[in-house]
Amino acid sequence: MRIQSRVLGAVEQDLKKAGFPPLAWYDALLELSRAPGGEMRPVELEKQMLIPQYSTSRLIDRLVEEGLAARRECKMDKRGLFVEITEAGRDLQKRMWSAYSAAIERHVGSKLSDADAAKLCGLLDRLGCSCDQAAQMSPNTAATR
Amino acid sequence: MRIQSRVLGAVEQDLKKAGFPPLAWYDALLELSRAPGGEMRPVELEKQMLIPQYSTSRLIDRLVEEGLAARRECKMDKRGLFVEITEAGRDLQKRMWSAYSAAIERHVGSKLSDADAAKLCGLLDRLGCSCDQAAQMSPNTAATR
DNA sequence: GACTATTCCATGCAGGCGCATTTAATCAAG
DNA sequence: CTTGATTAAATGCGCCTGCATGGAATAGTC
Repeated sequence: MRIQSRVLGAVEQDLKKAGFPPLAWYDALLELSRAPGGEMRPVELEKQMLIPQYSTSRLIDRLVEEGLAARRECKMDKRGLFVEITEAGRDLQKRMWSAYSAAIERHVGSKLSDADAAKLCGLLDRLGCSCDQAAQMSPNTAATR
Repeated sequence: MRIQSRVLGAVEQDLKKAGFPPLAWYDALLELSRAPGGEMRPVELEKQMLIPQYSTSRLIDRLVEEGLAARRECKMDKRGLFVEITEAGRDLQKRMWSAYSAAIERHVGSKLSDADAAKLCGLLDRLGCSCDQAAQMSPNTAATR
């Protein structure tokens, strides 16, 4: 817990000092930029990022507010919508990656050999294994399933 | 990051379902209960728990509000004060431990042998090593040193 | 076709955090 | 003793989160 908090904090600080928004924005922009057509449903995004539903909704709010993404109507299912990344969004994602990758290298890569990193992954994966799947999702969604 | 979030989330959920307050309260109560006389200065608590200064101040607020701790005057240094754990505080700490230890065993202990746990610790420690010390502290404190 | 259940997304509210600043006491010089 | 710097703790403000709920569209049932 201690180490995770330190490393994540350090990386976020690096990004902030470089004048970039929080990591969550990067994660979302990356997912969107990889999606076919640069657009996806909020539900998809939610599943990819493992964050609760309302959190997705508000993250999209902020991205739209900054002109990094746009909400588009979904004709197949009028409850839903599409989120589409804009050019500005793609651009920011790329620029953030340079700072982000440097931070990762600085705070993680440079401290562990590839073999050690693999060992670490292996050990951590065992912890995640049978963690009941509902627990890390939206409590909302989890409760109703 | 993913695993840490899951495991911590699962443990916190277990505590919450058992009707207990957040983990941070337990950490604070444990520190206090171990301190000589059951009391310590906020600054000490801050260092032990690796959380920022204002966060300590507010955590103490909540503990006091619930009657788990009390603020006592500090005669040597009138800027400061002592936080003293109450009987109710000691009691809660003990009751929480039963739920907390069970959660740890369930989500961590049962999934890793002692040897594996030791390996994991070793690998993680290397990540925390030369992480610049100021970064994980209060930005306030960090900036002025 | 009417009714209920379910899914998708948004939002009001309360609480917590980070940041900056404030207040008050101590320390360090001259 | 006075002045300025430093340290301890608290707090106002804005943002983010979690929880619960709301409204709108769809799917399933008889």
